Amino acid sequence: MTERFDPATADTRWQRVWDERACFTADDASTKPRSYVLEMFPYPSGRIHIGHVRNYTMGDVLARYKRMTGHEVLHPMGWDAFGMPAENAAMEKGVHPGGWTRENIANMKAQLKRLGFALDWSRELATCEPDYYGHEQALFLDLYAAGLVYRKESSVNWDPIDQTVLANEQVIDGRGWRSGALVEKRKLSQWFLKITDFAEELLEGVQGLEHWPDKVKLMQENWIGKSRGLQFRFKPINFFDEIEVYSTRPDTIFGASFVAVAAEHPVAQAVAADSAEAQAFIALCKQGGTTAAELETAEKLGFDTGLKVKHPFTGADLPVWIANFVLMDYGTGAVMGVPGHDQRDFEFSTKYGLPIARVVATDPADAGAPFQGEAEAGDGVLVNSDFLNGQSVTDAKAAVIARAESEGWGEGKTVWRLRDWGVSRQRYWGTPIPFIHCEACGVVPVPKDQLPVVLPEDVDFQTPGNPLVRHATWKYVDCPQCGKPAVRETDTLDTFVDSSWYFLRFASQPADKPFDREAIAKWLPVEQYIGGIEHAILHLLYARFWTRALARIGMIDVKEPFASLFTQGMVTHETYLRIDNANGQPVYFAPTEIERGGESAKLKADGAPVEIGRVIKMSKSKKNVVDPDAIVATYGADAIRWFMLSDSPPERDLPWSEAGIEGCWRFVQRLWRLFAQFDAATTGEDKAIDRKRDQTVAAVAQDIEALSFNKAVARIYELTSAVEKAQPSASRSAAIRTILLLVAPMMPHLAEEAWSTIGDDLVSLAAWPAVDPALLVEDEVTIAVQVKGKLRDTLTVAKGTAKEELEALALASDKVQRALDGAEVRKIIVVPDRLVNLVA
RNA sequence: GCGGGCGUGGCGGAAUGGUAGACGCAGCGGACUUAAAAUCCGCUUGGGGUUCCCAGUGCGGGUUCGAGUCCCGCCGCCCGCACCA
Repeated sequence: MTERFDPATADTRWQRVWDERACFTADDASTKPRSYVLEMFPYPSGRIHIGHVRNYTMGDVLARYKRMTGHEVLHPMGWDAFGMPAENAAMEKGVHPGGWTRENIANMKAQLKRLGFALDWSRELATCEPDYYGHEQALFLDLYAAGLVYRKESSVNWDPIDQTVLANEQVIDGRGWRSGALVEKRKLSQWFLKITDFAEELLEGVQGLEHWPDKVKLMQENWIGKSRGLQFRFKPINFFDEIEVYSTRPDTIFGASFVAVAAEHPVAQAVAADSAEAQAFIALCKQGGTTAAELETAEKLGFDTGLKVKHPFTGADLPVWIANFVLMDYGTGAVMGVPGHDQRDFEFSTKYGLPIARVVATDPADAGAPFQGEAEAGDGVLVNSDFLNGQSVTDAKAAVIARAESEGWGEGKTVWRLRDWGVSRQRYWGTPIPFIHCEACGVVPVPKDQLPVVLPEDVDFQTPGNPLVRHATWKYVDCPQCGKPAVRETDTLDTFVDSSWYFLRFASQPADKPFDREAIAKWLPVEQYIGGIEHAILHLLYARFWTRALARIGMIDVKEPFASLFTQGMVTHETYLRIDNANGQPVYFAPTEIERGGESAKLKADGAPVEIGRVIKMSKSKKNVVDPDAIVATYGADAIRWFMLSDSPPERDLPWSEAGIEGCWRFVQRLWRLFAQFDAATTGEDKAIDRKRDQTVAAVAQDIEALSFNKAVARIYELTSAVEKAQPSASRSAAIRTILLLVAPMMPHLAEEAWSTIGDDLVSLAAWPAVDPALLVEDEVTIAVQVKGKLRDTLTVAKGTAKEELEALALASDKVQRALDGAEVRKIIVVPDRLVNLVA
């Protein structure tokens, strides 16, 4: 073996061998236990970033480990290739979105190959190709046939200058990102998927996701948001229509001091018909964007219509307001305002001088207690509420619902926060929605034999808006039903649709249908899915929905796509900056422009110091990005892979550092030197090393299966140090060989290179080392001896030493006697093999 | 605003309610070397009267023989909020 490991030659050599021997191609016909390991596929932005490297390294270690433990592994890769950045590139650089995307894919694929990932490239797919999105169109038509697709009006962000629809991220401080115009809400007829039909199923299904993080399950449950409440009608006093409201807190009905309706509500519209002021207020509500965060942080505004309704119990007059915080989409578009126990209502009432009453108190004696500047939404006992007084919130809810139902003015109702999924996008670079609009026949699905509806290539991006709409020929077709001239739908599908079934297409890729049912039965569900926490709700919920929808219409037999989910943290980096003297703004520098000392940093260009800023998520604007390619070129793939796994727990953020990658590089070389010391001919036994080796193998296996790579890494460091210090023996050589196998999933190139002199064939195809269970058990344990809960001494005893003996040994300790200082021992707590606690 | 999460040495972190700081990074000291790099050895939470003692896991309370871990209330940071992916 050479003196140093040289990744520049070894990396490519082994990558070629793996390719040529198709080591990582999944065999559909295999009889081995199967394991489908999947990382969220990337958007082809042009370059792999460190976050991708982290994501794919984790999946790769698991995939390689699974292969070593006898599994047939499916570990595929593809491209989430539709989306806005391609259109932005087209507008900025004049390139075609398709050309730009495909070039990016080629570059990023080469980058992934340089990292040595054990991927089955034979199943590669890109969602922007007709052989993918054509099948998606077919599935969309199937869902349509099953009644799960419909059209309705819905609000979008409208840029009145560019005359175009804006994505939420294109709205900055209420203005269009390019034009700077104040954004308005505008109604458009759009396509929707009936995800709400699955609300109950999706909610119940969460319970069965045993291997999902609790936090993600909780977020999904809250997002679906099942709530039981009262839907009821307020009788009008000085007008004719009843107002139907929905409340999740009917218990607080005696605290109602007003009724508020959404700007789009029929009552609001009726009032506006002969009130210019009301019209102006409704127009005001149309200003601004459509996001929930924007709506909820906006100042609470209202308009008193002058209408009054009658309180169902007290008979009191309640004023009817139009309010900007009431949503037409949720419940009935009208609410009863209970300022004492709802924060929005509280702010609203404070602003407009409406009464604020207390109807819930922690203690009945506090019925007259004032509010401390905010609403009290918590639990308690009903007060000032007639027949409800003294009841708990839960009981009072039931009581009010029962009364309303028996008196016939309302009924208990389950309402979901989850809304149907709007999939229409007024954009070019996405899957065309396969429908045709005919004046005579209405909305007509494109016949399946005419799929795919292919995106035209000859489009221009000189003007804002969707180029499909202004394309000279593309949208003009004959109606499939009546044959008369008609037009194609020009909306394309949300890219979340593309990512809602790609994991099914990986199992098999027939040309004539989206997937093969048997292949899905074999491979799905994905055994381990890995991706960012930012996808905790939307992508994962949509993928779950899509899978259930396909199961419901009888196309597949699996209901939940991902058996285990892991959400990894971001990769962060220090920032380097100077404050610009002229305008006081920070000027950022890239890590490559910096020379980093122990606690300081200076700019290479002028040698003067720069400030080391906060460690934050890598972003172009802060220039704190590092290029994986440059790291691979300097240190090789294994060092960067090792860095991704070391130190930080995978679910937390990982701070990148030059020093850290240097340390990984040194460890690569340290292992190389250790592997060179392997000698099959050595003899002699070293029990301590044998034990340490087997304990490490067992622990590392456990850690990898739990994706606790940082712990596995620490174990490997410990074993390495122990083996380095040990005298030559057969045990030591066996341990060296074991270390090689343990690091093989993490540093596959180094492992292959060393294995080529130590082992047979390829280490990528080798078996995980076996352990002797007898060696895993320690025969001696260290016991903590505490006095009043404070550590005073430790005892080393045989494992399983009896309670009485431990007590005696503890009392015999000088240190314990000194700590007791003559005090009488009142109680002794003994945890066998753990500790003795003397309570004085 | 709403929902979710996180907070432990100079830094990343470890710790089934049971010896806080494993392991790594940085730093300091030493060995080797003409010298440097590489490598190896040692030290490294703070304070003190340094074989020992005290304090200590964001802040304030609580439960427990015992709390980094469980409960309540704060503070700070991060993620998501339905057209970014």
